[in-house]
Amino acid sequence: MASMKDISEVCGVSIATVSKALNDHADIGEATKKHIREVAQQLGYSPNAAAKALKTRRSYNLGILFVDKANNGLTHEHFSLILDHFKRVAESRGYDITFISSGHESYESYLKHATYRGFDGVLIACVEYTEPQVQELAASKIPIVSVDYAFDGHSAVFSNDEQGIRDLLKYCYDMGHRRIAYIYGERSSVTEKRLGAFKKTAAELGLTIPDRYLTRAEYRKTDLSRERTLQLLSLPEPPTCIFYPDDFAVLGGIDAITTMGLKIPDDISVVGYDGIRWTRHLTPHLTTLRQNAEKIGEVAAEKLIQAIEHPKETKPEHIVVDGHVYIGGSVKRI
Amino acid sequence: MASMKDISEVCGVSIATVSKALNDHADIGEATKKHIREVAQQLGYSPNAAAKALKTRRSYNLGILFVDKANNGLTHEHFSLILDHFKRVAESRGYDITFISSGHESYESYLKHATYRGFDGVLIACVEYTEPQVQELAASKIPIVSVDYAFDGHSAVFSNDEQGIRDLLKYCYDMGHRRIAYIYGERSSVTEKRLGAFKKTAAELGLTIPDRYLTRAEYRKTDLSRERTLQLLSLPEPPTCIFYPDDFAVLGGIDAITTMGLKIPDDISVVGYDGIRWTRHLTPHLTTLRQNAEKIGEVAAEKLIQAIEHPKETKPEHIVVDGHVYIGGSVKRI
DNA sequence: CAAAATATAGAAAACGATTAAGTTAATCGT
DNA sequence: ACGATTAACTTAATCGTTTTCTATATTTTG
Repeated sequence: MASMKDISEVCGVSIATVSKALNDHADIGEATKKHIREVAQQLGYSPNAAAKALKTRRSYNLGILFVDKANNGLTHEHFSLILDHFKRVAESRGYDITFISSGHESYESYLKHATYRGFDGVLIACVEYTEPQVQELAASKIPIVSVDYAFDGHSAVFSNDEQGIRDLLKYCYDMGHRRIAYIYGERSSVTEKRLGAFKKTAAELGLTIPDRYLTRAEYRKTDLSRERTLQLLSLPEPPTCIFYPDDFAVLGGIDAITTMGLKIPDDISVVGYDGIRWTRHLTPHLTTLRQNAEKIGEVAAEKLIQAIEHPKETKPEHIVVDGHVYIGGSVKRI
Repeated sequence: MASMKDISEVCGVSIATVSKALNDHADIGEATKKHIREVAQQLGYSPNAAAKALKTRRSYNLGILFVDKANNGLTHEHFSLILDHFKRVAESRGYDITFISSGHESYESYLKHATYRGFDGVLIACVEYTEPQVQELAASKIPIVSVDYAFDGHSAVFSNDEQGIRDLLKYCYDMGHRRIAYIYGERSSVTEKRLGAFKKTAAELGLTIPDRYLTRAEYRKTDLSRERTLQLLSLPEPPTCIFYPDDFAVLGGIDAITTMGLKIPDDISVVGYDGIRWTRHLTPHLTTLRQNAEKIGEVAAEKLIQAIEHPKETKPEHIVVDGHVYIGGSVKRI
């Protein structure tokens, strides 16, 4: 409620002096500063972000573009972990976080929304990266960092899908598995990478993966993965180990497997992807690739803030964050 | 980039006229409005939220206070669902959402942060409600809606814990269970309510619950619930059915139960609380109280916006949102 | 047809902060 | 002791909008 004007009147100085005192400029006397700060405290002065942003053209607010079709929204554990750690770093550097949306009459596009709010930078994660609106946003002058997708001229943070799939596959190979199936997720750049890495690593290991072992399901859905599992297990030569799109999709597989009267890992081994927390409480614990979501979020925030605060010295980078194989008990040694 | 000034110059009208035209005021001619809108479109005009907020004292931005000690943060599925639906309603009404934090030098308190950003209203959920900082925020003049806790003079949305526990207990009773234990969560107003409802309903049903059947563990943690389960099952007269603090804590129980070589639900029945999505993919599906988190979030947003836009006609309300028993297969009929 | 009503637009003062440039008075060097 | 430096403030413009009055032109009314 109280403004700098109020303080200036009480102190008998100009508004400029108050501003400079509170911002600790060098050309205000120590005694005056002290007095002004005391009065500010006493009046319960609070700066006004709108006025400050208007004048300085810095909002100290970061936009988050974070929408997925499946409406998992904030419920998506992997992305909410990324977001959570992004938020922590941002807050520690004095930035707030606001969600970007579109569709409401006021904002006909993400970019409009972002410029309206004057975000200093934007994090893009978990969206259809090729959507025109997203591309438009990425093509603007706003500093941007994205996750798992690279936009021209902007930094991006990736989880190391190649390494993840490779390590997982090697692990299963080392456990003695030779007939390994991969139920992958719906088409996307991430899926491409994982599938490519799977094939490449299989070739390196001298495994021949029949086409029928590679089949598509969906991320975070159990219906299709259940069905695919049934199909795989009724093949004349069924796999001994099945990879799933993610931890969530594994649940569909588990369901199919138990319905068939089979046991994990004795009859069939399964591995997930992401390393969502609750998988460690399943019995047996799910063997999965634990993505370092925390680090991804942190690095994204650091890179974004760097791009905002030092635009000159900052060149777009692609940072790859490794995950690691979480060894549960869902893969049997054979 | 382009401002109203730019438009006014191109159109040869005053800035005031541009403002009024874009806001569709009645005292501007249709032809002029049309022209101004076209030029605005053409120049890629975007309004400036800071300037608007400064002048109108309305930010169209809602603060979210959402912190929990356990650092689950956004990862907490139940609360992230609430938040997600709160967000949807807010966005559909033209409001953005920004997280409130404190601790950074710039904001010594939640209230300071909120007044700094000029939030039109604040949602308080999933925090230590009795913390001085939270109380200070709630005592301010800012419109507030809270979840699962009532602040003086503000509306609050509750999930119906009494009804939830009662329905769950009745269900188990109907399934033939008489020796029912309740592992409840750490002390909090929510826990009090649930425990109270448990005892009350038990009394109504004529059940006598021995003290040893009521034991404390923690929400969202599996260690203590595992331990408590072991203790309960090694009693001379063990329960036939165990209630857990929440779905997550059930996992600890499941672990303990399987380690002891027992089977769910044949040897022991278990019920959770919350109705988190993945519990429906466990085998057997977890019987649990499905909270209507979506509705809680939506109602919270509606009430908050109502309090903001019609402060006069709005009286603080307490809205109770019912959940329902999700019947999985973890409770056996005996 | 004069007066009153209406329609349309502009001028100017905010909102609360920042900051470049200017002012005054005390201090300094030689 | 005199101009130059420096310390400590103030002035005033500005950021992009909104909004209350005014002002003028056009219609309507009696």
